[in-house]
Amino acid sequence: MNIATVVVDVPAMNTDREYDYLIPEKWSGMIQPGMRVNVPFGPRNVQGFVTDIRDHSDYDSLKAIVEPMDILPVLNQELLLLGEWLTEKTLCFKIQAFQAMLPAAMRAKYEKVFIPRDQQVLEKPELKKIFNQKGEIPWDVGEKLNLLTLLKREVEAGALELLYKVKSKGKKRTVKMIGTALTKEELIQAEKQLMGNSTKQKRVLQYFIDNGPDICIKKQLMQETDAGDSTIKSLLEKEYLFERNVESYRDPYEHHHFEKTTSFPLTEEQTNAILPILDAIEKKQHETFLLYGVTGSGKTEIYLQSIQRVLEQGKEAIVLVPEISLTPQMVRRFKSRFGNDVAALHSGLSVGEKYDEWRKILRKEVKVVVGARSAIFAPFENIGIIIIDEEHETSYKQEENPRYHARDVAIKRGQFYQCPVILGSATPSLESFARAKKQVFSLLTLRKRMNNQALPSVEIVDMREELRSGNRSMFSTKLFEKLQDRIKKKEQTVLLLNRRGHSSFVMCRDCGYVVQCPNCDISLTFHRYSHSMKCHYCGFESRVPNVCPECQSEHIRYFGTGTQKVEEELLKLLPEARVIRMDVDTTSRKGAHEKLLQQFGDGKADILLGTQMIAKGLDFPNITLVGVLSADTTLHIPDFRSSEKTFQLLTQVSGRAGRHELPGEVVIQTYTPEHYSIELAGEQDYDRFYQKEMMVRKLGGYPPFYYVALITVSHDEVMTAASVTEKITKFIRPHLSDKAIILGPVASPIPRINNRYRYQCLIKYKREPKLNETLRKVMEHFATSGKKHIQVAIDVNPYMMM
DNA sequence: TCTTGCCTATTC
DNA sequence: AATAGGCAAGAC
Repeated sequence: MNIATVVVDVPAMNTDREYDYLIPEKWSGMIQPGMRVNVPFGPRNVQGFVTDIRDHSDYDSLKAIVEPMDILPVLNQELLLLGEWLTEKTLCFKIQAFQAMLPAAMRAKYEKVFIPRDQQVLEKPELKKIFNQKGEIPWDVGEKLNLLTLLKREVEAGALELLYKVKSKGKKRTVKMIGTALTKEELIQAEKQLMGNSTKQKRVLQYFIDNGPDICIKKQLMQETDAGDSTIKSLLEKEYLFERNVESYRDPYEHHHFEKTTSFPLTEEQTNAILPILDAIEKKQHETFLLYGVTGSGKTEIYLQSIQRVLEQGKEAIVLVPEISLTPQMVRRFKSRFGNDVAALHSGLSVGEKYDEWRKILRKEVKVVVGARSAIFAPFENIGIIIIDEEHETSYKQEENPRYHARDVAIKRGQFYQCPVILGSATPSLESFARAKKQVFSLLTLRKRMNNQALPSVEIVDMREELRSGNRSMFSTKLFEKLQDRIKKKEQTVLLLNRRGHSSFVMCRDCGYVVQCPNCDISLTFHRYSHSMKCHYCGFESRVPNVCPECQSEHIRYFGTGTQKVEEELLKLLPEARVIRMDVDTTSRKGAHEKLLQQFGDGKADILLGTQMIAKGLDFPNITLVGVLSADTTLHIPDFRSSEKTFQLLTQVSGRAGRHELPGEVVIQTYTPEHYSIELAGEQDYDRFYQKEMMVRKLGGYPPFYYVALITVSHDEVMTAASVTEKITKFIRPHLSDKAIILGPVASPIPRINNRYRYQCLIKYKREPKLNETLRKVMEHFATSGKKHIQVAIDVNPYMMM
């Protein structure tokens, strides 16, 4: 058993397999599957994952592992298996699947440096200046100074050596602790022996005499005894005290205080819903539940009490929340109920903080994880429940490799641990609801709000009418009147600016010219903050032109309604209103999001104005009005899910109003009031929306009636991109049944990104056992062989059709 | 004859 | 992904 199979950190088609390595004597028995190792690969060293330990290899000139990068496995047996499954299902590389399961801090960093072979090189005049303090020359320094040929020659001459370093980015933070090994009596003795003028040292020793020999944090000790660094140092030298580095965690919730809460009594509906879940927990049975409950129906309390039961069994729980930094209220609820048993993993944390939270999970110091998408890979080994809140959210689908959906991973893990999976939503995805109707999932329904408060009344305002009657502002008469009314009554309003897919662009008023990105076929987005235009796909940036490049007109300016513009108009029309604006600009700073919400919750503003990010999770008693400024912007993006997304967004945001004693009202402004997704969102009628949308999907041949796989090919030249896509289409056809529909090749909705032309091919199918195998072959064939620079991206069950 | 660029195979 | 080796076209 001295051979390890290793998946190396080289994401490419031809290296997507296991390589065998010898385990050096000194680490035999210590190296285990799931550990990261540093291995030689070709001429360099890379990071790799040990997948298995064997006693024999078919390959006879094995290299040895350089060193292990972990003391204990970072992936357990189940996660290794899960990685294999991910690789197969999402058609990614093995290494990508493993990387996705770990925090970013654990991705290896590579460094190349030239080191001297002998001391004489250090004196060479042409090199002398560029050696750094460590006596090394980093590769990129050599590159910058154009000295690579010279340096390489020195390597060949044997004067220098090129060293490949593999570094783990994750740094554990430590604190210095001070303690004493002496007994109380010995300490008193020691104190007497000190010189009379060493008052500070005496005080420190006195501290230990008073508080016992306990170890304490150096910083605190210094503060409490008013001692300096040198005082402690001399005591250490006299060996009265000892110093030790102890690993510490960065605690993102350090300054928060969580009021302990206990279970609330459940309503009858909630009790009916929780019983089947508790039953599955009790029976240790896997079952997927779809918890369909209107906004404010108390889904969270069901989650909390289910988790409670799981914890009583000594098991662990994973809770997924969409982009958790957006719902600090949610984390607070879990921390309040389960205290220090909770780890939170979300995008608001720094890389280091995420790493710390993750290590708490690995060491079983917590029992509950609340996190965004990637938290589904939490390295627990005894999972008792997995909960996905707002299961319809598209952020659960990863848009890079591995292109997984957290829902699928959750069910896979739930099967492994024989535990229930709960998908909660007020507006379930059509896929999930259809599965519930077919009894693949068990449907649990909450129709009433917790306090029996009625759902808010919704009014839809036709903005075309407003325009006809001469109102050219962005607020309809109705919305404006209600806004004034709320301010008078000191109640709060939430205003949603729906602007996904409709960001501000720069257009000439005279000739209609819109400024496009030179590298991509998409218009540039206007950024007021820097007064520049940016491309969201390739990063291109340029100044706003003063005259139109087409017709030289000076009437060129930005269009599209941004939150700033709405804010300006609000302040003009309602100068007494206090407005909090939430968008990318105001929430980019760490913790800004939470702070703004806190301010709003404390009643420091009358109006909360924002984009999509305010639609979820807000729960403030004083909100009695919700206004949607333009409901239909999401409707016009080329995506078969656009109606569903519009309906969900409108329903979610409407649910923010009147959650407590005060009744709520909602005003939805739109240019297409007759569209069913807007009309039915107005009636808060999910069931009718479901039926209507299912008809549309059936006619169009879209999910949940068909599965979809999307192949996107890109290349520098249009012709190559088109012809390769054509070839792929022809290649796939004979491998699939007659029932599969292959659409394409067609140009992608964004035909060019970063000067690469994009063509795509869409496969619709119901049951194709050989599909994944065929798609693998496509990758092997077309992504590598000969034709360079061809990129083939395959997305099974895509959420972004662009 | 010696460089350069480009393609291909290889990496345990 | 990164490299070495092979080959052919250009530089002197």
